[in-house]
Amino acid sequence: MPKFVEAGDRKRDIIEAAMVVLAEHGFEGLTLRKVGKALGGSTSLVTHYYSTKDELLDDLPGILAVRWQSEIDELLSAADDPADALRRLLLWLIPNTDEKVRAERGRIQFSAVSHRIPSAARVLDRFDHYVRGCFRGLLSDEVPADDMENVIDMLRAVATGIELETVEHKWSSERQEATLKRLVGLLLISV
Amino acid sequence: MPKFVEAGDRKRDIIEAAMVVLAEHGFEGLTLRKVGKALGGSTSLVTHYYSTKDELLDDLPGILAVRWQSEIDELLSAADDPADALRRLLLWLIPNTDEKVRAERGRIQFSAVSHRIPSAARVLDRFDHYVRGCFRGLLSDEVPADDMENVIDMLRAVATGIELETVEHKWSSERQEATLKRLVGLLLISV
DNA sequence: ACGCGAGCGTAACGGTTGTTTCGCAACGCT
DNA sequence: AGCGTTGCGAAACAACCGTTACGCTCGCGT
Repeated sequence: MPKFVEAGDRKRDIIEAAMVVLAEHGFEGLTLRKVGKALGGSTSLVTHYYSTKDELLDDLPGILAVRWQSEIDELLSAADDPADALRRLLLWLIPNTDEKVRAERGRIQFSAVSHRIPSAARVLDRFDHYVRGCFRGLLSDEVPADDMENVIDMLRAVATGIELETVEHKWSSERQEATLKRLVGLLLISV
Repeated sequence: MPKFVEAGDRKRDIIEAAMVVLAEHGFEGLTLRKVGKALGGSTSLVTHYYSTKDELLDDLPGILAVRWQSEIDELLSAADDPADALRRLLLWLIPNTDEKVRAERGRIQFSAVSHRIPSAARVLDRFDHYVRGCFRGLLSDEVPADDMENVIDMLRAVATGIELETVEHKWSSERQEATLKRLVGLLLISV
């Protein structure tokens, strides 16, 4: 292997660049030429590691889900107690910084195509499954088991709603957090 | 004007066909050839009325917003009292039938491109402004004025969250309505 | 020290896009 | 009756897409 480039690392760079292009131009504007240019090169830079575009699109969701998951893992392990962990997780779910808004725009592209691109639906389901698992662990002492899934549904709906409202209508982080805290507060004192 | 075709009606047909194509194929697959074929003709059928594709994309959101708005108007005028109207409005906002899920998929396409297609952002903002106005009217007796916007934020977040969760994870209408009713119940008894 | 293969730019291919051009059929007006 | 305008299909255009082919330049293994 001359000119030492670790294939795994390079692929991650490519996925990173693809996500930037995706968030900016959507799936319709996600072209190999743009991804190559975003990396400061040409299309060959991409095609050398992914022989076809579909192969890249197949890889993208998986790498993304792993990254999100590890971000959450890190965040949860830094928490003092379940209540703190819950607060951190909920705050992570809402796009309260410019960078997270950009990432969220990328995520929405998956929702927009989930009904016709199976791998997009898969990453959304997998990530949702993971988040619900976190909630389940954090709430096991607070919520009776037979009401757990309903409570998680409500938490998911609230967080997801704030996500989309922010992307659509540019809610400020204060507005997001005020809405989140009040709804979650109502929710948790009622169970 | 030979071969009597009312330009306004024909344009509405074209927008209708464009929305079908949009919900099915997303913005990336919204091509003039497909729209023409969906109308049983060729591209010229579209280009004759819209000299450019951008012109069609500019017109699409406006016509759509008017349609949504009139659907809500009709729904509200059929209500007996404010509480009933509020219930109907909230139920209208969640995609609880197959047809509404398809329409919702079309709407998500707008969110996905709202940061780079101004007319898409405009229709979302305009519709949101209208819905918030409805809420404001229906809640004026229940909610103190200085808390009104916060309460509306919460209602919007809940409804929007259920919308997106349904599109992403195929929530059943029972699951939607259970989540909606419980969250809105908590919300309204607290104010 | 030298050859070979990895990394990547350039260029060309067929296909699809938005747009323009042209042509003709169908109707209202005089 | 015939003329002009409107509605729309057919076809051609450059621009762009994914993909492939080719060529250069490195740096490691021997």
